[in-house]
Amino acid sequence: MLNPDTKEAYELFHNGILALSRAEQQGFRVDVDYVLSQKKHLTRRIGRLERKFKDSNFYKHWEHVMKKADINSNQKLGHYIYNVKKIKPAKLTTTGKGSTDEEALKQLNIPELNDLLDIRKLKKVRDTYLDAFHREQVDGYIHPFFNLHLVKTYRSSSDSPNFQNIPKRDEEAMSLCRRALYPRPEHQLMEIDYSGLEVRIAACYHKDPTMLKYLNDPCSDMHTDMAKQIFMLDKIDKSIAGHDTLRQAAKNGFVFPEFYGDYYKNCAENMACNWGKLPHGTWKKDQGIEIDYIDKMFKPYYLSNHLISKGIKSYDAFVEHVRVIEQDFWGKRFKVYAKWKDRWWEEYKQKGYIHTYTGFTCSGIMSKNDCINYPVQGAAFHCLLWSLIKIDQVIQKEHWDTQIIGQIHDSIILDVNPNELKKVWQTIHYITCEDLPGTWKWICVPLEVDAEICEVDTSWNTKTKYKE
DNA sequence: GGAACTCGCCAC
DNA sequence: AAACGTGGCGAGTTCC
Repeated sequence: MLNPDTKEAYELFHNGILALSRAEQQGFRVDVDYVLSQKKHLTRRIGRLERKFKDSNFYKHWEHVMKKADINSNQKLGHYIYNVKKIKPAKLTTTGKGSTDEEALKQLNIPELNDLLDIRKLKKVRDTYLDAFHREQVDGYIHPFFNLHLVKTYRSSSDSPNFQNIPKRDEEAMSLCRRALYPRPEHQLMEIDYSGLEVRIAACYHKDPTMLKYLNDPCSDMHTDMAKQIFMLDKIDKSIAGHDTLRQAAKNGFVFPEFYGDYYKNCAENMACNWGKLPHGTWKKDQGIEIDYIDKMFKPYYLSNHLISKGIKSYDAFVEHVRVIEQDFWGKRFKVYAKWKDRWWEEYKQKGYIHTYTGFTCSGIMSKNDCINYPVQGAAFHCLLWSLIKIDQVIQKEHWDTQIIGQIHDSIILDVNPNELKKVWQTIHYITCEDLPGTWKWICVPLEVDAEICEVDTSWNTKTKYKE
């Protein structure tokens, strides 16, 4: 089912897997002593938390009513909460049972369950990441595999261990895991990522003029514009305390989900929950992001107060507000993009397959969302893969000491010799932002990369922005 | 005792 | 009318 359709596509994957195999061979250095001692430390912490949880009234009731309680079984927990105690689940799983994930448990407002969530988080770090680093390391290096034959969008995957899902957002989990990973002695880790790659590649397909304008004008920013509209603010700049949070809220709560095919009800619910800090379906004053204008600096001023003052007086009113914004988003702002989505879907329904710009075919049973997402996701990754191959060729040809050690869909991770840093950056910047768009003529938007770097001999949890 | 499943959760 | 895309992996559970 996974087949390259053209010679170019075949060669991309052929050369890609060879370049990736060199990254696999190189490997990522692991501090085994740290891993072993941190695992022990986490086990003690988890033990303390488990004793505390088992001492709680919630657990004692659970044990009493069910005769046996099991701290590790979400299934038993769900059965006790939803079937025995008859609490109405805030959320269901795909098979229709009451969910026991973090979001669902938080809705229950049972403080003892927060300990359970802490236990889960620490176990994830210990059992998924640190355990795998220890299990998979050979002479102090892990050698994650990168596959090109498993993903239906023609992206890559990684395993043994998976290099592509090491914690990053949660500060504590990030630090606990990434403190285990080092460059070779006297080297430094560097990560170079394409910014907004999927959005840019999508634009190459639909060529929406509004989107092209956003991408060509460095002063404009669609996420800030959407934040203004969603949160009903005249401006979002440094005068508003939460300006970056508001932008993030619009980006992750509305813009990206909409691009992936989500719709206004989910977006509104998630935004109220995540950024309004409100339980599902509720709406009240003094909640959410502090937006704190300068003229009100002595009194915290919250997002929900602001929206209420603008006439959004209930949860339902907020949902309706987001519905209207969605209508404007696809009907006016990005209407050419919307038309492309319809055309693309019609084409699939007629032919039974679609092509990526990079010469691959997506066929089989696909939903409308699949049709729209697959060619974007695949071609975006292929930009990264093409760049990685080119960089690897230079490394081989010029006998650099610097090596590629991995790839995460739109970024490349290198183990850099400090003496080569400048040429590494210049070469990669040229290949990614000039050579690639010069070679693949369908790329009709500018491409940009950002870089982050760690000091020499420091672990992967200490990245800072790289400046030339 | 292993295969296949569900669920939760990490990344892009 | 329908309603978030792609993976890997650990633990628990069920089935054979």
